Amino acid sequence: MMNNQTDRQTEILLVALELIGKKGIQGLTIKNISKEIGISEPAIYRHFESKTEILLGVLNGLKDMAEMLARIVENYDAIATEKLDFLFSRMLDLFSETPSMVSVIFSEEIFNNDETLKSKINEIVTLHTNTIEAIILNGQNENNIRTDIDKKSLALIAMGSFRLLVKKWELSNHSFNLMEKGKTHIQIINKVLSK
Amino acid sequence: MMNNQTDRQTEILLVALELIGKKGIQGLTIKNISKEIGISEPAIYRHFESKTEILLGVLNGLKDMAEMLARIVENYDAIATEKLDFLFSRMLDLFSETPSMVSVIFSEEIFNNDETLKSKINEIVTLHTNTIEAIILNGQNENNIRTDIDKKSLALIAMGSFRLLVKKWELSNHSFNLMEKGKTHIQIINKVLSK
DNA sequence: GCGAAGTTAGTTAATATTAACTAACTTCCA
DNA sequence: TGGAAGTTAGTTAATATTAACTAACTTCGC
Repeated sequence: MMNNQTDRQTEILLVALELIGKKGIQGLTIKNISKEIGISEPAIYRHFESKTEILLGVLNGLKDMAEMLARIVENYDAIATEKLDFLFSRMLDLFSETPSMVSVIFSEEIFNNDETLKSKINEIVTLHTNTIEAIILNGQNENNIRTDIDKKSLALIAMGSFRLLVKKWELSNHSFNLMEKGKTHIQIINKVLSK
Repeated sequence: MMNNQTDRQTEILLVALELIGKKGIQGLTIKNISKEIGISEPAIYRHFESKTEILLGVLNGLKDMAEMLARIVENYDAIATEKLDFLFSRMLDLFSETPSMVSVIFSEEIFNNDETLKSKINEIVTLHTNTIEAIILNGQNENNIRTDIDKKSLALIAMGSFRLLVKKWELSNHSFNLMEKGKTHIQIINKVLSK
Protein backbone atom coordinates (compact mmCIF):
# COMPACT_ATOMS: atom_id res chain seq x y z
CA MET A 1 0.00 0.00 0.00
CA MET A 2 2.81 2.39 0.89
CA ASN A 3 4.93 4.01 -1.72
CA ASN A 4 8.19 2.10 -1.71
CA GLN A 5 9.36 3.34 -5.05
CA THR A 6 12.58 4.98 -6.03
CA ASP A 7 12.37 8.24 -7.94
CA ARG A 8 13.28 6.46 -11.14
CA GLN A 9 10.58 3.86 -10.69
CA THR A 10 8.01 6.56 -10.11
CA GLU A 11 9.25 8.32 -13.22
CA ILE A 12 8.94 5.18 -15.30
CA LEU A 13 5.39 4.52 -14.09
CA LEU A 14 4.40 8.10 -14.79
CA VAL A 15 5.83 7.97 -18.29
CA ALA A 16 4.13 4.60 -18.87
CA LEU A 17 0.77 6.04 -17.85
CA GLU A 18 1.29 8.98 -20.16
CA LEU A 19 2.29 6.79 -23.08
CA ILE A 20 -0.80 4.63 -22.74
CA GLY A 21 -2.90 7.75 -22.62
CA LYS A 22 -1.31 9.22 -25.70
CA LYS A 23 -0.76 6.25 -27.97
CA GLY A 24 -2.76 3.44 -26.43
CA ILE A 25 -1.40 0.21 -25.09
CA GLN A 26 0.46 -0.43 -28.33
CA GLY A 27 2.43 2.73 -27.78
CA LEU A 28 3.71 1.43 -24.48
CA THR A 29 7.04 -0.14 -25.36
CA ILE A 30 10.25 -0.27 -23.40
CA LYS A 31 11.82 1.71 -26.21
CA ASN A 32 9.26 4.50 -25.92
CA ILE A 33 9.62 4.65 -22.16
CA SER A 34 13.40 4.83 -22.33
CA LYS A 35 13.33 7.40 -25.14
CA GLU A 36 10.96 9.60 -23.14
CA ILE A 37 13.14 9.45 -20.04
CA GLY A 38 16.41 9.71 -21.90
CA ILE A 39 18.11 6.49 -20.87
CA SER A 40 18.76 3.27 -22.75
CA GLU A 41 16.26 0.43 -22.99
CA PRO A 42 18.17 -2.01 -20.82
CA ALA A 43 18.46 0.63 -18.12
CA ILE A 44 14.72 0.21 -17.57
CA TYR A 45 15.42 -3.31 -16.41
CA ARG A 46 17.53 -1.97 -13.54
CA HIS A 47 14.26 -0.69 -12.11
CA PHE A 48 11.64 -3.21 -13.18
CA GLU A 49 11.96 -6.89 -13.86
CA SER A 50 9.65 -6.91 -16.85
CA LYS A 51 7.14 -4.92 -18.81
CA THR A 52 4.29 -6.66 -17.03
CA GLU A 53 5.81 -5.50 -13.76
CA ILE A 54 5.61 -1.95 -15.03
CA LEU A 55 1.96 -2.30 -16.01
CA LEU A 56 1.23 -3.83 -12.64
CA GLY A 57 2.94 -0.86 -11.03
CA VAL A 58 0.74 1.54 -12.95
CA LEU A 59 -2.41 -0.32 -11.94
CA ASN A 60 -1.33 -0.55 -8.31
CA GLY A 61 -0.87 3.20 -8.30
CA LEU A 62 -4.41 3.65 -9.53
CA LYS A 63 -5.67 1.19 -6.96
CA ASP A 64 -3.93 3.05 -4.14
CA MET A 65 -5.56 6.20 -5.37
CA ALA A 66 -8.99 4.59 -5.42
CA GLU A 67 -8.47 3.27 -1.90
CA MET A 68 -7.36 6.63 -0.62
CA LEU A 69 -10.35 8.33 -2.19
CA ALA A 70 -12.69 5.74 -0.70
CA ARG A 71 -11.23 6.29 2.76
CA ILE A 72 -11.53 10.04 2.53
CA VAL A 73 -15.16 9.85 1.44
CA GLU A 74 -15.91 7.40 4.21
CA ASN A 75 -14.72 9.81 6.88
CA TYR A 76 -16.35 12.79 5.22
CA ASP A 77 -19.27 13.85 7.33
CA ALA A 78 -22.06 14.73 4.92
CA ILE A 79 -25.26 13.38 3.40
CA ALA A 80 -25.14 10.90 0.54
CA THR A 81 -25.64 13.35 -2.32
CA GLU A 82 -22.86 15.56 -0.98
CA LYS A 83 -20.57 12.57 -0.71
CA LEU A 84 -21.27 11.55 -4.29
CA ASP A 85 -20.70 15.12 -5.39
CA PHE A 86 -17.37 15.11 -3.57
CA LEU A 87 -16.31 11.73 -4.95
CA PHE A 88 -17.06 12.52 -8.57
CA SER A 89 -15.60 16.01 -8.28
CA ARG A 90 -12.32 14.61 -7.04
CA MET A 91 -12.26 12.25 -9.98
CA LEU A 92 -12.83 15.16 -12.32
CA ASP A 93 -9.85 16.88 -10.73
CA LEU A 94 -7.70 13.82 -11.28
CA PHE A 95 -8.74 13.43 -14.90
CA SER A 96 -8.20 17.08 -15.67
CA GLU A 97 -4.75 17.02 -14.08
CA THR A 98 -3.73 13.71 -15.64
CA PRO A 99 -5.88 13.03 -18.72
CA SER A 100 -3.94 9.89 -19.52
CA MET A 101 -5.38 8.31 -16.41
CA VAL A 102 -8.72 7.97 -18.16
CA SER A 103 -7.34 5.63 -20.79
CA VAL A 104 -6.13 3.24 -18.17
CA ILE A 105 -8.85 3.42 -15.56
CA PHE A 106 -11.80 3.34 -17.96
CA SER A 107 -10.34 1.09 -20.63
CA GLU A 108 -10.23 -2.21 -18.90
CA GLU A 109 -10.11 -4.35 -22.00
CA ILE A 110 -6.64 -3.06 -22.73
CA PHE A 111 -5.39 -5.68 -20.33
CA ASN A 112 -7.50 -8.48 -21.73
CA ASN A 113 -4.51 -10.57 -22.68
CA ASP A 114 -2.94 -10.91 -19.23
CA GLU A 115 -4.90 -12.57 -16.43
CA THR A 116 -2.89 -10.89 -13.64
CA LEU A 117 -3.51 -7.44 -15.06
CA LYS A 118 -7.15 -8.19 -15.80
CA SER A 119 -7.86 -9.20 -12.23
CA LYS A 120 -6.05 -6.13 -10.93
CA ILE A 121 -8.32 -3.98 -13.09
CA ASN A 122 -11.27 -5.87 -11.70
CA GLU A 123 -10.19 -5.03 -8.18
CA ILE A 124 -10.19 -1.33 -9.03
CA VAL A 125 -13.63 -1.41 -10.65
CA THR A 126 -15.04 -3.36 -7.72
CA LEU A 127 -13.51 -0.91 -5.29
CA HIS A 128 -15.18 2.05 -6.98
CA THR A 129 -18.47 0.19 -7.21
CA ASN A 130 -18.43 -0.70 -3.53
CA THR A 131 -17.65 2.85 -2.49
CA ILE A 132 -20.56 4.24 -4.46
CA GLU A 133 -22.99 1.52 -3.42
CA ALA A 134 -22.12 2.09 0.23
CA ILE A 135 -22.85 5.79 -0.07
CA ILE A 136 -26.15 5.11 -1.80
CA LEU A 137 -27.23 2.55 0.79
CA ASN A 138 -26.49 5.03 3.52
CA GLY A 139 -28.50 7.67 1.72
CA GLN A 140 -31.40 5.28 1.35
CA ASN A 141 -31.36 4.51 5.05
CA GLU A 142 -31.23 8.18 5.91
CA ASN A 143 -34.02 8.93 3.46
CA ASN A 144 -32.03 11.15 1.10
CA ILE A 145 -31.84 8.71 -1.79
CA ARG A 146 -34.82 7.13 -3.53
CA THR A 147 -35.64 3.61 -2.41
CA ASP A 148 -37.86 2.55 -5.29
CA ILE A 149 -34.71 1.45 -7.15
CA ASP A 150 -32.08 -0.79 -5.57
CA LYS A 151 -28.63 0.53 -4.73
CA LYS A 152 -26.86 -1.55 -7.36
CA SER A 153 -28.93 -0.11 -10.18
CA LEU A 154 -28.53 3.42 -8.90
CA ALA A 155 -24.78 2.92 -8.65
CA LEU A 156 -24.78 1.61 -12.21
CA ILE A 157 -26.57 4.75 -13.35
CA ALA A 158 -24.24 7.09 -11.49
CA MET A 159 -20.99 5.38 -12.43
CA GLY A 160 -22.04 4.42 -15.94
CA SER A 161 -23.22 7.83 -17.02
CA PHE A 162 -20.17 9.49 -15.46
CA ARG A 163 -17.85 7.05 -17.20
CA LEU A 164 -19.51 7.59 -20.56
CA LEU A 165 -19.20 11.35 -20.21
CA VAL A 166 -15.49 11.06 -19.48
CA LYS A 167 -15.01 8.55 -22.29
CA LYS A 168 -16.69 10.88 -24.79
CA TRP A 169 -14.35 13.61 -23.66
CA GLU A 170 -11.45 11.32 -24.41
CA LEU A 171 -12.82 10.13 -27.76
CA SER A 172 -13.36 13.72 -28.85
CA ASN A 173 -9.70 14.50 -28.10
CA HIS A 174 -10.66 16.60 -25.06
CA SER A 175 -12.64 18.95 -27.25
CA PHE A 176 -14.88 20.17 -24.44
CA ASN A 177 -14.33 21.33 -20.88
CA LEU A 178 -14.64 18.18 -18.80
CA MET A 179 -14.68 20.06 -15.52
CA GLU A 180 -17.65 22.15 -16.56
CA LYS A 181 -19.75 19.41 -18.15
CA GLY A 182 -18.76 17.05 -15.37
CA LYS A 183 -19.97 19.37 -12.61
CA THR A 184 -23.25 19.82 -14.43
CA HIS A 185 -23.65 16.10 -14.84
CA ILE A 186 -22.96 15.44 -11.16
CA GLN A 187 -25.92 17.69 -10.35
CA ILE A 188 -28.07 15.65 -12.70
CA ILE A 189 -26.95 12.40 -11.13
CA ASN A 190 -27.92 13.79 -7.74
CA LYS A 191 -31.27 14.90 -9.08
CA VAL A 192 -32.01 11.44 -10.44
CA LEU A 193 -30.93 9.66 -7.27
CA SER A 194 -32.56 12.04 -4.81
CA LYS A 195 -35.83 11.36 -3.14
CA MET B 1 -23.57 -0.18 -47.08
CA MET B 2 -24.52 -3.35 -48.92
CA ASN B 3 -22.79 -6.62 -48.24
CA ASN B 4 -20.36 -7.10 -51.12
CA GLN B 5 -18.24 -9.67 -49.38
CA THR B 6 -17.21 -13.11 -50.47
CA ASP B 7 -17.77 -15.97 -48.07
CA ARG B 8 -14.10 -16.06 -47.20
CA GLN B 9 -14.03 -12.35 -46.42
CA THR B 10 -17.03 -12.71 -44.15
CA GLU B 11 -15.33 -15.62 -42.45
CA ILE B 12 -12.16 -13.63 -41.88
CA LEU B 13 -14.07 -10.70 -40.41
CA LEU B 14 -16.01 -13.00 -38.11
CA VAL B 15 -12.88 -14.70 -36.89
CA ALA B 16 -11.22 -11.32 -36.39
CA LEU B 17 -14.12 -10.13 -34.25
CA GLU B 18 -13.94 -13.29 -32.20
CA LEU B 19 -10.20 -13.02 -31.67
CA ILE B 20 -10.45 -9.46 -30.43
CA GLY B 21 -13.16 -10.56 -28.04
CA LYS B 22 -11.15 -13.46 -26.72
CA LYS B 23 -7.61 -12.14 -26.59
CA GLY B 24 -7.90 -8.42 -27.03
CA ILE B 25 -6.52 -6.38 -29.86
CA GLN B 26 -3.06 -7.85 -29.27
CA GLY B 27 -4.46 -11.28 -30.01
CA LEU B 28 -5.59 -10.17 -33.43
CA THR B 29 -2.76 -11.23 -35.71
CA ILE B 30 -2.76 -12.52 -39.25
CA LYS B 31 -1.23 -15.69 -37.91
CA ASN B 32 -4.06 -16.22 -35.44
CA ILE B 33 -6.72 -15.53 -38.05
CA SER B 34 -5.20 -17.96 -40.52
CA LYS B 35 -4.68 -20.61 -37.86
CA GLU B 36 -8.32 -20.32 -36.80
CA ILE B 37 -9.58 -20.67 -40.36
CA GLY B 38 -7.11 -23.34 -41.32
CA ILE B 39 -5.30 -21.64 -44.18
CA SER B 40 -1.85 -20.10 -44.43
CA GLU B 41 -1.02 -16.52 -43.49
CA PRO B 42 -0.42 -15.25 -47.02
CA ALA B 43 -3.78 -16.66 -48.07
CA ILE B 44 -5.39 -13.97 -45.93
CA TYR B 45 -3.86 -11.39 -48.23
CA ARG B 46 -5.77 -12.87 -51.17
CA HIS B 47 -8.87 -11.46 -49.46
CA PHE B 48 -7.74 -8.31 -47.71
CA GLU B 49 -5.02 -5.89 -48.65
CA SER B 50 -3.82 -5.29 -45.11
CA LYS B 51 -4.60 -5.86 -41.49
CA THR B 52 -6.02 -2.35 -41.19
CA GLU B 53 -8.40 -3.25 -44.01
CA ILE B 54 -9.62 -6.19 -41.94
CA LEU B 55 -10.18 -4.03 -38.87
CA LEU B 56 -11.99 -1.51 -41.01
CA GLY B 57 -14.16 -4.33 -42.32
CA VAL B 58 -15.05 -5.38 -38.79
CA LEU B 59 -15.98 -1.84 -37.82
CA ASN B 60 -17.99 -1.30 -40.98
CA GLY B 61 -19.97 -4.40 -40.17
CA LEU B 62 -20.78 -2.99 -36.75
CA LYS B 63 -21.69 0.32 -38.26
CA ASP B 64 -24.06 -1.31 -40.75
CA MET B 65 -25.65 -3.11 -37.86
CA ALA B 66 -26.08 0.12 -35.90
CA GLU B 67 -27.60 1.81 -38.93
CA MET B 68 -29.99 -1.02 -39.54
CA LEU B 69 -31.06 -1.02 -35.91
CA ALA B 70 -31.57 2.73 -35.99
CA ARG B 71 -33.73 2.47 -39.08
CA ILE B 72 -35.87 -0.30 -37.63
CA VAL B 73 -36.44 1.65 -34.42
CA GLU B 74 -37.29 4.75 -36.39
CA ASN B 75 -40.07 3.00 -38.26
CA TYR B 76 -41.28 1.17 -35.19
CA ASP B 77 -44.59 2.67 -34.16
CA ALA B 78 -44.51 2.90 -30.37
CA ILE B 79 -43.96 5.36 -27.54
CA ALA B 80 -40.47 6.36 -26.48
CA THR B 81 -40.07 3.96 -23.58
CA GLU B 82 -41.15 1.03 -25.76
CA LYS B 83 -38.70 2.08 -28.43
CA LEU B 84 -35.85 2.23 -25.92
CA ASP B 85 -36.87 -1.13 -24.56
CA PHE B 86 -36.81 -2.55 -28.08
CA LEU B 87 -33.44 -0.97 -28.93
CA PHE B 88 -31.63 -2.16 -25.83
CA SER B 89 -33.26 -5.59 -26.03
CA ARG B 90 -31.98 -6.06 -29.55
CA MET B 91 -28.50 -5.13 -28.36
CA LEU B 92 -28.75 -7.68 -25.59
CA ASP B 93 -29.64 -10.28 -28.23
CA LEU B 94 -26.61 -9.33 -30.26
CA PHE B 95 -24.25 -9.45 -27.30
CA SER B 96 -25.58 -12.78 -26.10
CA GLU B 97 -25.24 -14.28 -29.58
CA THR B 98 -21.84 -12.77 -30.25
CA PRO B 99 -20.17 -11.86 -26.95
CA SER B 100 -17.01 -10.80 -28.71
CA MET B 101 -18.93 -7.89 -30.19
CA VAL B 102 -18.85 -6.15 -26.81
CA SER B 103 -15.08 -5.87 -26.80
CA VAL B 104 -15.11 -4.05 -30.08
CA ILE B 105 -18.19 -1.89 -29.80
CA PHE B 106 -17.64 -0.77 -26.20
CA SER B 107 -13.85 -0.61 -26.21
CA GLU B 108 -13.17 2.32 -28.40
CA GLU B 109 -9.67 3.05 -27.17
CA ILE B 110 -8.46 -0.18 -28.72
CA PHE B 111 -8.12 1.71 -31.97
CA ASN B 112 -6.35 4.70 -30.47
CA ASN B 113 -3.29 4.32 -32.64
CA ASP B 114 -4.93 4.53 -36.05
CA GLU B 115 -6.77 7.69 -37.04
CA THR B 116 -8.93 5.98 -39.68
CA LEU B 117 -10.13 3.34 -37.26
CA LYS B 118 -10.60 5.84 -34.47
CA SER B 119 -12.88 8.02 -36.54
CA LYS B 120 -14.85 4.98 -37.68
CA ILE B 121 -15.44 4.05 -34.05
CA ASN B 122 -16.50 7.61 -33.40
CA GLU B 123 -19.09 7.35 -36.18
CA ILE B 124 -20.61 4.30 -34.51
CA VAL B 125 -20.76 5.89 -31.07
CA THR B 126 -22.31 9.04 -32.54
CA LEU B 127 -24.83 6.96 -34.43
CA HIS B 128 -26.00 5.20 -31.27
CA THR B 129 -26.09 8.45 -29.34
CA ASN B 130 -28.18 10.16 -32.00
CA THR B 131 -30.64 7.29 -32.18
CA ILE B 132 -31.23 7.36 -28.44
CA GLU B 133 -31.38 11.14 -28.20
CA ALA B 134 -33.94 11.25 -31.00
CA ILE B 135 -36.16 8.76 -29.22
CA ILE B 136 -35.90 10.69 -25.98
CA LEU B 137 -36.67 14.02 -27.62
CA ASN B 138 -39.74 12.49 -29.19
CA GLY B 139 -40.82 11.11 -25.85
CA GLN B 140 -40.37 14.51 -24.26
CA ASN B 141 -42.52 16.14 -26.91
CA GLU B 142 -45.18 13.50 -26.48
CA ASN B 143 -45.03 13.84 -22.72
CA ASN B 144 -43.85 10.32 -21.93
CA ILE B 145 -40.32 11.24 -20.93
CA ARG B 146 -39.43 13.66 -18.15
CA THR B 147 -38.51 17.16 -19.30
CA ASP B 148 -36.77 18.42 -16.17
CA ILE B 149 -33.55 16.90 -17.52
CA ASP B 150 -32.29 17.56 -21.04
CA LYS B 151 -32.21 14.79 -23.63
CA LYS B 152 -28.43 14.60 -23.78
CA SER B 153 -28.13 13.89 -20.08
CA LEU B 154 -30.89 11.31 -20.17
CA ALA B 155 -29.23 9.60 -23.13
CA LEU B 156 -25.97 9.58 -21.18
CA ILE B 157 -27.72 7.89 -18.27
CA ALA B 158 -29.43 5.29 -20.44
CA MET B 159 -26.43 4.46 -22.62
CA GLY B 160 -23.84 4.81 -19.88
CA SER B 161 -25.52 2.56 -17.36
CA PHE B 162 -26.31 -0.02 -20.03
CA ARG B 163 -22.72 0.00 -21.24
CA LEU B 164 -21.34 -0.40 -17.74
CA LEU B 165 -23.62 -3.37 -17.10
CA VAL B 166 -22.43 -5.06 -20.27
CA LYS B 167 -18.82 -4.23 -19.51
CA LYS B 168 -19.07 -5.74 -16.05
CA TRP B 169 -20.47 -8.86 -17.63
CA GLU B 170 -17.43 -8.97 -19.87
CA LEU B 171 -14.95 -8.24 -17.08
CA SER B 172 -16.45 -11.00 -14.93
CA ASN B 173 -15.93 -13.49 -17.78
CA HIS B 174 -19.68 -13.65 -18.46
CA SER B 175 -20.29 -14.94 -14.95
CA PHE B 176 -23.92 -13.78 -14.83
CA ASN B 177 -26.86 -13.98 -17.19
CA LEU B 178 -26.65 -10.80 -19.24
CA MET B 179 -30.07 -11.28 -20.80
CA GLU B 180 -31.76 -11.48 -17.45
CA LYS B 181 -29.95 -8.61 -15.71
CA GLY B 182 -30.15 -6.60 -18.90
CA LYS B 183 -33.91 -6.89 -19.19
CA THR B 184 -34.26 -5.85 -15.55
CA HIS B 185 -32.01 -2.88 -16.07
CA ILE B 186 -33.93 -1.74 -19.14
CA GLN B 187 -37.03 -1.51 -16.95
CA ILE B 188 -35.09 0.61 -14.50
CA ILE B 189 -33.84 2.90 -17.24
CA ASN B 190 -37.43 3.36 -18.36
CA LYS B 191 -38.53 4.08 -14.81
CA VAL B 192 -35.88 6.77 -14.40
CA LEU B 193 -36.63 8.41 -17.74
CA SER B 194 -40.41 8.24 -17.50
CA LYS B 195 -42.54 11.12 -16.51
C1' DG C 1 -6.37 -23.26 -69.79
C1' DC C 2 -7.04 -19.39 -67.00
C1' DG C 3 -7.70 -17.10 -62.88
C1' DA C 4 -8.80 -17.27 -58.13
C1' DA C 5 -7.17 -19.16 -53.95
C1' DG C 6 -3.92 -21.64 -51.97
C1' DT C 7 1.09 -23.03 -50.65
C1' DT C 8 6.19 -22.63 -49.07
C1' DA C 9 9.79 -19.92 -48.02
C1' DG C 10 11.29 -16.05 -47.41
C1' DT C 11 12.02 -10.53 -45.94
C1' DT C 12 12.10 -6.54 -42.93
C1' DA C 13 11.10 -4.26 -38.82
C1' DA C 14 9.98 -4.25 -34.09
C1' DT C 15 9.99 -6.01 -29.46
C1' DA C 16 11.32 -7.71 -24.97
C1' DT C 17 15.04 -9.23 -22.86
C1' DT C 18 20.03 -10.67 -21.81
C1' DA C 19 25.17 -10.32 -21.79
C1' DA C 20 29.17 -8.01 -20.82
C1' DC C 21 31.07 -4.30 -19.21
C1' DT C 22 31.91 0.51 -16.80
C1' DA C 23 31.85 4.82 -14.12
C1' DA C 24 30.58 6.74 -9.97
C1' DC C 25 28.99 6.21 -5.55
C1' DT C 26 28.98 4.10 -0.67
C1' DT C 27 30.41 0.97 3.01
C1' DC C 28 33.41 -0.88 5.99
C1' DC C 29 37.37 -2.41 8.28
C1' DA C 30 42.81 -2.84 9.15
C1' DT D 1 41.69 7.32 7.06
C1' DG D 2 42.60 5.06 2.85
C1' DG D 3 41.68 1.56 0.01
C1' DA D 4 39.30 -2.89 -1.10
C1' DA D 5 34.77 -4.55 -1.96
C1' DG D 6 30.29 -3.91 -3.15
C1' DT D 7 26.35 -1.41 -5.12
C1' DT D 8 23.74 1.47 -8.30
C1' DA D 9 22.59 2.91 -12.61
C1' DG D 10 23.96 3.23 -16.68
C1' DT D 11 26.11 1.83 -21.45
C1' DT D 12 26.56 -0.88 -26.18
C1' DA D 13 25.86 -5.11 -28.58
C1' DA D 14 23.48 -9.15 -29.28
C1' DT D 15 19.58 -12.48 -29.03
C1' DA D 16 15.17 -14.77 -29.68
C1' DT D 17 10.75 -14.09 -31.07
C1' DT D 18 7.05 -12.18 -33.38
C1' DA D 19 4.77 -9.12 -36.56
C1' DA D 20 3.12 -7.81 -41.20
C1' DC D 21 3.86 -8.55 -45.54
C1' DT D 22 5.91 -10.45 -50.32
C1' DA D 23 7.53 -13.41 -54.25
C1' DA D 24 7.21 -17.36 -56.71
C1' DC D 25 5.21 -21.48 -57.38
C1' DT D 26 1.02 -24.90 -57.37
C1' DT D 27 -3.72 -26.48 -57.43
C1' DC D 28 -8.28 -26.63 -58.75
C1' DG D 29 -12.77 -25.56 -60.61
C1' DC D 30 -15.38 -23.38 -64.41
